[in-house]
Amino acid sequence: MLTVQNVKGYASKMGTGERKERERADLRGRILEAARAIVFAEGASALTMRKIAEAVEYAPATLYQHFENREAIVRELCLAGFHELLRALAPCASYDDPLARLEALGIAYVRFGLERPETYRLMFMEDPAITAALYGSLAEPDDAGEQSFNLIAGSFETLKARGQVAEDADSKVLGETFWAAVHGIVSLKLACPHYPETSAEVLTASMTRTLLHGLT
Amino acid sequence: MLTVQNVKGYASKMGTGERKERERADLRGRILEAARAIVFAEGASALTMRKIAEAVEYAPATLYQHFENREAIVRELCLAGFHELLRALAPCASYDDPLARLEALGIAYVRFGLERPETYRLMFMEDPAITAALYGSLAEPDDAGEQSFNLIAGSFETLKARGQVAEDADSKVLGETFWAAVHGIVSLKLACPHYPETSAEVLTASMTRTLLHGLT
DNA sequence: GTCTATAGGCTGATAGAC
DNA sequence: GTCTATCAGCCTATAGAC
Repeated sequence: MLTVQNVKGYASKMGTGERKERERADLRGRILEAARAIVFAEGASALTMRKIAEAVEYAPATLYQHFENREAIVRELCLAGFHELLRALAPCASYDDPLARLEALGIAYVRFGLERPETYRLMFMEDPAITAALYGSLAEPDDAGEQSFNLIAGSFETLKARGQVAEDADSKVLGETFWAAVHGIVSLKLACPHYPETSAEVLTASMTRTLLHGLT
Repeated sequence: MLTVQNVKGYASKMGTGERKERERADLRGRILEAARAIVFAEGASALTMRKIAEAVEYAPATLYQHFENREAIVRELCLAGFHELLRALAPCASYDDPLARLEALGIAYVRFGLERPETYRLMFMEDPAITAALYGSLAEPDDAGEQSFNLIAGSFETLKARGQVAEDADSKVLGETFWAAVHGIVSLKLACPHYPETSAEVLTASMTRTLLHGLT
């Protein structure tokens, strides 16, 4: 990894260069944090460069020194969201029983979506262009989204290995079915105020139990 | 129902009044049709009063004679969407077997969503305020949304009556679970370009069969 | 690096002439 | 009823001074 000093070719005053780089990274971080707060509080459509600039107490033009444009900021927020999702789901891996693990994954997934509604919207309910750019740009070696999905699909794989589900079942199809099911609960709850009268908790229990019972 | 003539109190020239009313309703209909076309082609966020006005070849200000504001137009489109949904689902009622009926309902639902992506977004994936206003204003006697849901919940009711599902099961909870499941498929497909690699058809089959098998 | 200032758009909605 | 003209506001992004 190249540092600023290496690139610029004058490594004599290392300390100063490092401080400047740190300050630069710091502002970048603060911009992202402010953006996250705005999205959380007012929704993705309310995220404007002006508002972010006001929050970090810099002029709007300064933001363009740290991010190419507004979309680049949204992309980073989305990426961070996938890491948060993975963190929310990871503890479920401790369940040995794949059925119990899947039930826990469903509960954790729905909770994540309802606790961070605007982040969730950004990741899974907004303009396709956002996630398209995300998946297009990075060929993602550490893709948190894929790892999250693998927690689910892997559980189905285990079920298969234990003979608790038909041998010719496709774990990916089952995983995507499960994902779509819990996503349906979250997205209905986020987008429609009264519609599903049943609480998210009851719906999730009903969904995971029925689906999982249907498999075995 | 009062007519324009009655209200204004000069019913002597009935013919003229009726013609004017017809023309008025006609423009109103053309505004809605143009709005629908724009939403279909460019998405809900691209729906602006100026664009609608241009499409119907009237000045933007004229639209305000027929609709209170932009939101009122969106609300009507949404309402029409629910009627379309009901039309898409209604043929499934002809299946006598409730399991076959539910499977058909799932397929029809997903197809509706994928065939009218922008209408679907408007109805189920956009600002909660839209559907809130919809459900808030009309205490809906002929609510197409409710009728659509009843096709699903009613099938679970039939299942129960035939003893094919636990007697203490709640048809409303089961119906909402089923709805959330198929909604999950549609909304993932509409919002995420690559994500569910499995086709909507296969996902729908996997979802409905697993869910329904889990019940019986 | 950060600023001010601004270009060049877009938006919903309304006043007042005809 | 329909128009023109416009208000009042928002937006992204950039040029150029410091």
